[in-house]
Amino acid sequence: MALEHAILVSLLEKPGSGYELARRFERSIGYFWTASHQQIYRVLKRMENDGWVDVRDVPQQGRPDKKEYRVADLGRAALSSWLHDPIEPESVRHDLAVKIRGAAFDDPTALIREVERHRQAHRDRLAHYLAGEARDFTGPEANAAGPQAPLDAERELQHVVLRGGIAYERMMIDWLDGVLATLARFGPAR
Amino acid sequence: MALEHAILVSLLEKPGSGYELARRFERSIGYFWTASHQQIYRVLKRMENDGWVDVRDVPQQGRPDKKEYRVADLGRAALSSWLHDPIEPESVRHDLAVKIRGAAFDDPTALIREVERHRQAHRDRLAHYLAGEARDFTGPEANAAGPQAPLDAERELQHVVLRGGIAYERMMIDWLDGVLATLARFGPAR
DNA sequence: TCCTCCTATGCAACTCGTTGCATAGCAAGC
DNA sequence: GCTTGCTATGCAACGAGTTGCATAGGAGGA
Repeated sequence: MALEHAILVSLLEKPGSGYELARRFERSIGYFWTASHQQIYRVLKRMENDGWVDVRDVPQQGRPDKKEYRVADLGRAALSSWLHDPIEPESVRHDLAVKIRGAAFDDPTALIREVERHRQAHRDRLAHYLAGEARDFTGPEANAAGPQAPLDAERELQHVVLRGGIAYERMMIDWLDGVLATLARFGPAR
Repeated sequence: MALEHAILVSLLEKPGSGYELARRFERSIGYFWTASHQQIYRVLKRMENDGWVDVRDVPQQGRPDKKEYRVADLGRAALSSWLHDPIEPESVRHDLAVKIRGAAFDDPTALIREVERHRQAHRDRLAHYLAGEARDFTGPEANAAGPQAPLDAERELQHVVLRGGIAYERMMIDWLDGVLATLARFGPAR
């Protein structure tokens, strides 16, 4: 289980409310770990009970009050211990691959639209990642501090993770191109 | 939910027992969908109750009897209906990426061994995939039927899915190389 | 003979994740 | 005045997945 740890990392990068966390999980953190707001609230409550995070009520004007969470010492220790614990390479769950193999027992060409849809989703995500990279890491403003600026571990590590996302999306787009080429070959034959 | 559908695909490719399915899920099917034997037995029972699969007791000598499952008409229909249902691009759960971003708040160099371990696991899996590809798809025996052989949808689709696995492992190895290069830069500084 | 390993099937308890629903304040537009 | 939409929090029920344990026959080695 790692949702707790993903939340700890996100709160260390910047304290925030459950709602804000839920939106981050639709964006940056969500690129490699997804979670719904219901799940986040439930886990936050448990983390609060365990003393991993501290809460502070923040009154707001023009919108409902919020509870701002920040990582407590116990939470930092829990994260550190998890970081030093080896984990198994993650298990894969790839619906689309099941569908592709299953298409052999149905009409393969019926999958073409579905695969195209997925390819477009990966293209969109790739464009989104590349825009984020240009904005935060390789753009003119991102380098304002100059090449002599000290290494910032947090930024460097965020960037290398983002590059992983970019490589993943590119790989998927290429692969789905190959899948479409294969599916197309079955079309005329039927 | 797709475990049921992954089982249907596997049983269509070849009927078998729960035990055999569990071993397939450690091999070919398991490359893109994992499941434990407990889960497989439970789901098989439900699929049997729903009439998706038929069972046949097969006495064996020198080992315990087994129950051989094969897909029934209802199961084939269920698979077909699922294939025509659009699914959302799958949500990602990538522990290692969480760890890498979390390392900014701990000792980044402590992650080096962990990342190396994962890289090795991906190298192993890549070697395994490539061996399987040579054996089943690009080796001399695989082409025994000659280039004029009719297109076999099942084989072609299995191959394109395997190529996806190969591309994924190559991408991961390259990315982890990049992660290690980044982590190494923090070493001497501390 | 005992121990371990492999085939083969399964239950029970628990945690994790999803889906559906509920509440409540405020803003903006029709 | 009404509806829609955004912020903000949460419960309840269910389904999916993991972990631990149990059973049982036979093979092979110490």
